[in-house]
Amino acid sequence: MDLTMQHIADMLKISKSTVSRALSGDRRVKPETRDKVLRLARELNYHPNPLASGLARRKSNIIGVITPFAPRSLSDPFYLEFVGGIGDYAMTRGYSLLLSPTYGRSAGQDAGSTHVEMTEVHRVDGLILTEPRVDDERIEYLKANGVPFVFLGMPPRGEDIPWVDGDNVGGVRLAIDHLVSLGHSRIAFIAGPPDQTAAARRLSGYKKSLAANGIECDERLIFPGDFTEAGGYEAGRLIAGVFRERGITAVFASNDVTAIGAIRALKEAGLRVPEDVAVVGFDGIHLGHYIDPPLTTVRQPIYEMGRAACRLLIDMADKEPAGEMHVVFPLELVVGKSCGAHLAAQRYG
Amino acid sequence: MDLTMQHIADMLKISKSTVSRALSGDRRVKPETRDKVLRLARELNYHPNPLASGLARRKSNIIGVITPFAPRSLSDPFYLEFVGGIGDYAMTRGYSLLLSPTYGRSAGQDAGSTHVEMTEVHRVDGLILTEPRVDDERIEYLKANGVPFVFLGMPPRGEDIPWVDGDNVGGVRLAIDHLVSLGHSRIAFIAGPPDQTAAARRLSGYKKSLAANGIECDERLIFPGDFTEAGGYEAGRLIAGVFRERGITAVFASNDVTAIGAIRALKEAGLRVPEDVAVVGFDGIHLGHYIDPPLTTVRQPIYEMGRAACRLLIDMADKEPAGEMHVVFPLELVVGKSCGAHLAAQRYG
DNA sequence: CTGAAAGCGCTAACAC
DNA sequence: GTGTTAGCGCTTTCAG
Repeated sequence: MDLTMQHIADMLKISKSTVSRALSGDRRVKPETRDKVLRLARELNYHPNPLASGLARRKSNIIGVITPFAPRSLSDPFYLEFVGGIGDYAMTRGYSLLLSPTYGRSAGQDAGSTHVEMTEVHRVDGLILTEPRVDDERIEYLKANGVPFVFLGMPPRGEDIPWVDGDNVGGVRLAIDHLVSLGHSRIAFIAGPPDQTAAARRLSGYKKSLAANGIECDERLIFPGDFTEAGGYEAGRLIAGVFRERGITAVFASNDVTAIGAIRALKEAGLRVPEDVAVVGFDGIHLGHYIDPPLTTVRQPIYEMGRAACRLLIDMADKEPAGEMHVVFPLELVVGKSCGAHLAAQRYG
Repeated sequence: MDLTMQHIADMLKISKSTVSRALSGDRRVKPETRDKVLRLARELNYHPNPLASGLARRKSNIIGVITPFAPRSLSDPFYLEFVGGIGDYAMTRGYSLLLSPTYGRSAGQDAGSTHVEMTEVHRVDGLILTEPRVDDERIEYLKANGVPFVFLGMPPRGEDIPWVDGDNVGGVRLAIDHLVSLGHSRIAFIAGPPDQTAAARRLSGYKKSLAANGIECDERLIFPGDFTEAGGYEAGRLIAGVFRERGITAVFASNDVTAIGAIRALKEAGLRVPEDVAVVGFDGIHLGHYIDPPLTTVRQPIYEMGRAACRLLIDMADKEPAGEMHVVFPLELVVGKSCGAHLAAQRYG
């Protein structure tokens, strides 16, 4: 544990600097000496002290990840998978992860300031942020302080801001087209929090998809939600209440946990899913497979999105030649049973 | 960002050392100067550089958390909640978290050596380990290297090893007693991986509970599992196959994801849960509420266990007066619908 | 109670 | 190519 670079240098009768260079892959060192150093280091199982190196280079090799506070937090499986992707990739580039606290603070208290704490006290080399808000003040702060950052989700006016995102509009289109192809035209929509760009974009995808299918949008079929199970349950109850009156035959929920809550409410109200009402979600979390009926949803490649966000960020932090600043992932319809496609197949098959 | 201790010292016309002492709460500094320093630091929003401080103190203020590789990994909601508890507590004591990669490596490759990497390259100040194995070689290594560590789950010969755990035997007892009180006596058991101590202990709890209820243990009612949903599904199929022949009326699964898999298989085989067969799980993960029927289970206070493990570890790392080395959490039966208690209540109520 | 000085282990000019 | 020399920003003896 207290083997230092100096020891390696002494044993090889060369200077510390050369060892440092060899270890960091500096092109200037003679291949011969480089090999000697590498061999000895490996033999002695030597690893440079990241604190010392960080201090000298003004770099912590830590990246911060800010997930939402309550109500939606790390307990949404979506973020779990996302963070997994980030962490795995970070590790391969020699970075480690600092996560924001999850349950510890409540929504109001101190929220908003996590990014400040991470940059000022923990000195992270970069930040991955989620849920860009319509007027996200964090962007100003980070830009002003020169902290590299990447968003999960395209922020408003996001041209000069790096982000990764799923193709929300296209994804919703897949879902709506599918429902239409099953004969539905009275499709309710459960929205997400209106100040979140992903929610806004899914709503706009809904409207566009209806239009593309020649269906008129009935605003009374749009119900509020907040991306949580509880919110979905609430919306489900509302929908159950006006189900007949408004002629609803299908529900599209803006994310999977919302869909799960809605299904629970619909079933409690005595409606059968999918026989009486079809339901489709969005995200493709694992949990969707286990519920009854298994959820039909639009799958986002969440793990890959985490990797991509992390790659973008580390490229910026390491000042690698910048590639594209934005990555859009194509989405995919996953047909379970909640949409009733299997019933239709039976009938026609 | 490049405000240093020296600046504070200069502004106050005192020495760097005094500032350092004041900030770290050294008793020797005069309350007056201490207040001056604290006030100025707060006003300037100064935070000591953790890298520099770590370098000088030979301390990273990072703790490592090692969760299992595939098949059971961070995607088990159990670990998510556990890590949340650790992280939140760590933050309050000024530590941050380094997580082990989740999907990146497969089970065999490089497994086992994460603890080495974390101590030798990342220089963590301590480690939280999960799933102690019956002959856990990691213990030797960590002891030999003087790295503080805490286990989630009581390791074999765990007297001198710090750990936190749920009361596995007592927890299983709650479940079995409950099933017996509902009239069951032919209760199948789906085990966990035999080399994991938690699995072993739950099995022994099963046997003891049967004995305590005067029921003879039929080894043919014990089915293998591996703490995963897939393993539970497999076991569920086996059980469905011999259901009548062996007179099974209830199933106890060694954890919740196993129970969820088993329920899926039982339903597919045309059995009704809980009417034909009651099912009880173990852990109390959130997911259990959402499945159909909602799972009856033994709840472990997972988040609290994470906090406790972290507290133990940081006390060791900071050389605080050692309190108890072992924390056992009482467990609690959560009655959902998968055990059929609501049906019994209806009948008798 | 406070200050001076010597590191902690590594990196990065700057020489040669 | 390699060595020398200063630091990076903080902690911690050791004096006083």
